Amino acid sequence: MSSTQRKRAVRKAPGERASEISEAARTIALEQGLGSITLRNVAARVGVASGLVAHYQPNVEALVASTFTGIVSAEAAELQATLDGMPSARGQLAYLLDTLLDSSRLDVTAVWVDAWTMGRRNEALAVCVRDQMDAWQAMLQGVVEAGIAAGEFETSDAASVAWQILGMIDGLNAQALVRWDGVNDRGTHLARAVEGMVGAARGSLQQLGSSQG
Amino acid sequence: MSSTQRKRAVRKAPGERASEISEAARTIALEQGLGSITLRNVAARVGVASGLVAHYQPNVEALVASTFTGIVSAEAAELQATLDGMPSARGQLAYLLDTLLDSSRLDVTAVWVDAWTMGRRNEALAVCVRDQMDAWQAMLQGVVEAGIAAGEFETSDAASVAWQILGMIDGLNAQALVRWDGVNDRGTHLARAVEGMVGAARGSLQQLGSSQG
DNA sequence: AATCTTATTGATCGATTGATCAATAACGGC
DNA sequence: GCCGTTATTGATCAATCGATCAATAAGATT
Repeated sequence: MSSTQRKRAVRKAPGERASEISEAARTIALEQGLGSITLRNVAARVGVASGLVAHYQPNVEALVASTFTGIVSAEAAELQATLDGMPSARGQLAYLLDTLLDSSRLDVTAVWVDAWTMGRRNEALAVCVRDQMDAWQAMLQGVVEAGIAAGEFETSDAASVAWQILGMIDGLNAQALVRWDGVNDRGTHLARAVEGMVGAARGSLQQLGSSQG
Repeated sequence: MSSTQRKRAVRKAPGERASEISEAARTIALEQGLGSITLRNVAARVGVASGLVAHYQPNVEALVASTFTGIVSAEAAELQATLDGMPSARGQLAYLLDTLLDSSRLDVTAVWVDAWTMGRRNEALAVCVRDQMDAWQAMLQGVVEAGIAAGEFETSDAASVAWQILGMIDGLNAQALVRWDGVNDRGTHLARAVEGMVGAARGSLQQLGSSQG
């Protein structure tokens, strides 16, 4: 009787409600894409009137932009924390490639692709996309430079190589978004490609103990 | 006075009008993205009432799908024709990489990215995207296999390598869509990556006479 | 010249969107 | 217990979208 009936939502502290809205937007983005972030969608998920979402956000564009940044930067921070605990640059790079190609990351890839498209009409989002790309490139560049310093890699332009690796990962993931079959040993082929770029020996980036189909 | 006034459009043969509509949709897609293909946008470009566009198309989704296929397949056909005139697989692959990374192709890349996003909600488009990806992969696989047969390349899985190269190109181009600066010698780095994958000697895919910044 | 076919119009409908705002009610301070 | 702040509501507006269809008129056929 009252299951679909909507009562007045309990009054909460602004900070808490703002968090709920951010989290709802995040969930929607991962499940249905950034384009499904609407005032009504987010409000329904929180169990609140649409006007309240607008009350906590300057506009929808900003909510989309901050949601994108939240998803992508959190993943970067988590990955960086893992890399920090690894000794060799070779191991870091191998782990990085293996992790970023994992199929469980398809939802994040979809967010990236959405962001590329929507960024053309949402300037605030476009700025966030560029920032996050820079952050990811910086993380990769750090690994490459560490490898050069350790004598594991050999490249004249670590920055460009980092950009290339990032682009390759994005492309392969976007491809998997539409067509996940047909490609065997994604990790192996990518590892060989990166080996060629960083001047590492063939097979030196091959993850040994990881699962590979 | 009468510049913005809309007179009744001259009556044309169905085939001719259909072509005009297709071409208008194509232009809009390249200039503003697949998402800007609307009944009213296309109609305005042709100089015709919106209802006429609907009259020539089952629905907008189909127009978007066919426009995507038209743009992408035409480019593939043109590239294939050029490749057919080249003797060595090494030269074909080098030319292919160089051509597909050209910045003048940004508009086509934007169409691809749009298609990946919209394909999640437009099943007809999703089918076309998969078809075109298959076609491009087949073209690349042909080059790789020719190189293997000629003893220029060495790979156990030409199909997978073709997928990987395609994904890399897409990713690098999508990246350039948002951030075109910061990367030096895109062609050089990609060439090295591909050399690593196909087992070609370092520098053997380097385009000699081409322009590189 | 009369008639038929159909290319073309544009008003119209229902959905969906972001945004706005007066009204309401819950909570904290006094 | 009273009052003021403000979290919350939901109706509302203007845009934009795809789709539909009766009305119109241009060209072909006879």
